[in-house]
Amino acid sequence: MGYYEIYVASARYQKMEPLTYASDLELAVGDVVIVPMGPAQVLGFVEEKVDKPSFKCKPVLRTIQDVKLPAEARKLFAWMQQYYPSGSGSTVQLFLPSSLITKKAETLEKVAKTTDVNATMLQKSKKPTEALKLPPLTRDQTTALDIMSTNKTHHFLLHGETGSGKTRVYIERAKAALNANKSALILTPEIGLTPQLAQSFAEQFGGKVIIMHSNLTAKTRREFWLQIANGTEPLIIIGPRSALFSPLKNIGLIVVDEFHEPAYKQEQAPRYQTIRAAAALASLHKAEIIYGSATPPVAEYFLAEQTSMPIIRLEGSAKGEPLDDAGKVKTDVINLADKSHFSRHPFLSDTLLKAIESALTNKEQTLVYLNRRGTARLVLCQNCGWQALCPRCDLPLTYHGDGHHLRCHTCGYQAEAPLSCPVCASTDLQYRTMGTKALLETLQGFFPHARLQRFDTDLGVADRMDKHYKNIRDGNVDILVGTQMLGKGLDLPKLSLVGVVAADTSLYMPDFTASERTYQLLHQVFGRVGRGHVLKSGAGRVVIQSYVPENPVLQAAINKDWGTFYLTELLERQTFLFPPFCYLLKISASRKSPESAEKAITALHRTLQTTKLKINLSDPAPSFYEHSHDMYHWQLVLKAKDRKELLKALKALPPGNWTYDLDPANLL
DNA sequence: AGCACGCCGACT
DNA sequence: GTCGGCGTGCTC
Repeated sequence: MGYYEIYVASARYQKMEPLTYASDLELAVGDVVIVPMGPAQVLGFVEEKVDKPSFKCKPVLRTIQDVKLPAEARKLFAWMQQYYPSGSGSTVQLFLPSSLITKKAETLEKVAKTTDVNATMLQKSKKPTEALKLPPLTRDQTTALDIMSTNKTHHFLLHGETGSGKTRVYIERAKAALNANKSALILTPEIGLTPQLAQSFAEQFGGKVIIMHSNLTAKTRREFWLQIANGTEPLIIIGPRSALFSPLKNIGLIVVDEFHEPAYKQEQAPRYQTIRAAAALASLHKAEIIYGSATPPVAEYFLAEQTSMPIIRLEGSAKGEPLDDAGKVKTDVINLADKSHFSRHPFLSDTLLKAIESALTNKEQTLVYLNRRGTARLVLCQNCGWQALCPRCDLPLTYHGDGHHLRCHTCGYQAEAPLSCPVCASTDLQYRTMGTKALLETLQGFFPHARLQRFDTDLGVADRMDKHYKNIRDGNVDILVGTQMLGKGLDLPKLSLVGVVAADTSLYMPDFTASERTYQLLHQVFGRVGRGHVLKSGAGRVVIQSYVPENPVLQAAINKDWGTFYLTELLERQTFLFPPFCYLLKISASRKSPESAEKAITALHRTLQTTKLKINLSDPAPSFYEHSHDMYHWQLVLKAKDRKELLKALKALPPGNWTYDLDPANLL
């Protein structure tokens, strides 16, 4: 009888250390097994053979035959454990998909049938022999590829517009990896929204491509996993962040496309950031890594500059013409505080309504962009646009009706809510941003004959998205109404008008990333019109409504002046101490009652105050979403120049039911 | 998931 | 003091 330390794949298992099981069969490091844990049977992998322990062990039930978790994947697991500490059970789940468990015992035959797998996954794509001929490289692409193939470093930031030809650069680098007999891992935020990327790769590489997405059946998922684990030929894997944890052995290239996308942050334990984990994996494999985006995150761009990472700009479109043909897109900014622009509706300006009318007349499409997250309880002067801000963080304060006070949920600052505007003395203060839900019906009321289609995250699943996309592209929808996801890489030839109902809702989110997110979203939304399609009306048009039309973030987005936005935002982050000038750790307590959540976080606050850590500790504050999932949430925010101090803080946490996020994507 | 433990409020 | 409910911790 042998004893083995095994890391189990179960979110229920919260400790860092492996569990010990007994086995009659001799097991090897990396073997994938099924073991009992409490009432359940879970997957696990063998970490180490050990001596018989003093406690009683349960037996290993069986092994998943003929596969191992490769050494590189186990190294990535170890890296994850120390960089994003979390219960090991949830981290193991990333590496061992539950689809590996089948009722029937494994057979060799199944594992060997990999050619069939290729057939099913590439139903529609062309075989490599009839691969589409690629157009000649643009000058920018040639320059980029020259730098990548000759530079001593192996990481690159590819800063280029949608349509500027980033995909082609990825394809050429993937070819180079294949030529070196290595695999390529292409990460995309949400594969359903970027079918073009997957399609381009499939056309070029045919049967070598494995496309992963959330709608795969358990069977296909399992077959892919086994194929990757057992494969000897290099592969090209295209997938979301979870594809990082595939059992790939010999990686030559990792691409993180649209690396600013929030989908790259996993919001459940182990709450990792794909950019960091991908960099760690690339380093383990000595692989090249490319981060691509038109709107790189400020913190990442700064880091790239600091580490002399080559930053490669792709300026023109892939077809050669300049992308920024300002004459093609007419932009109006409407001041929401100026009531003379709103004679027909309080939130739909005369300009926007007129523009929709003319788009309908021309049989062109309109996209009306709402931001559903705009439910912040802010204090906003309806007369002059003044807003209550935190003096310490420069972020909007949120209003708490019970007690009529204002609070910064990032640092805990509190103040009395004003009864009149301190700037213009108007008593016309609004304690909530505009309701957006009714806007769809309102629009239908204004345009009874138009075909409206609502788009939101409920519809966001890839399969349904595809169906709707075709419908929209074919021109069966006149007015599209939706949220964030409408900004994604959709190419809509008949779209001539984009209306942003309230640019401020995302700008005024009480979070340090609000400006950046606003810039990114507006940039994407503006990119929907004037993409070089010939429109009957001759020009694309954008109408933006805002309480602060002169806001530098809005102005930079309108002028596509990323450089100015970057410098302004970087200075703001430096002044109020946010990344990249510090590391963040958010610790929260979720309880059944607000009182017990506050009590728990206050107790934690006191404990952390007694430590000698070099951290900046916020006051206890309710989380922005203080009541969700039938729980109440309070939080603390820790800032540190040295990330190690935050890791120490995590180690020093007293026992208790905490959730925490190291390097959080936001502090909401 | 499902059971054990312990904290706290309500009652004798 | 003691009972019991509920929130929280644990699973080799």
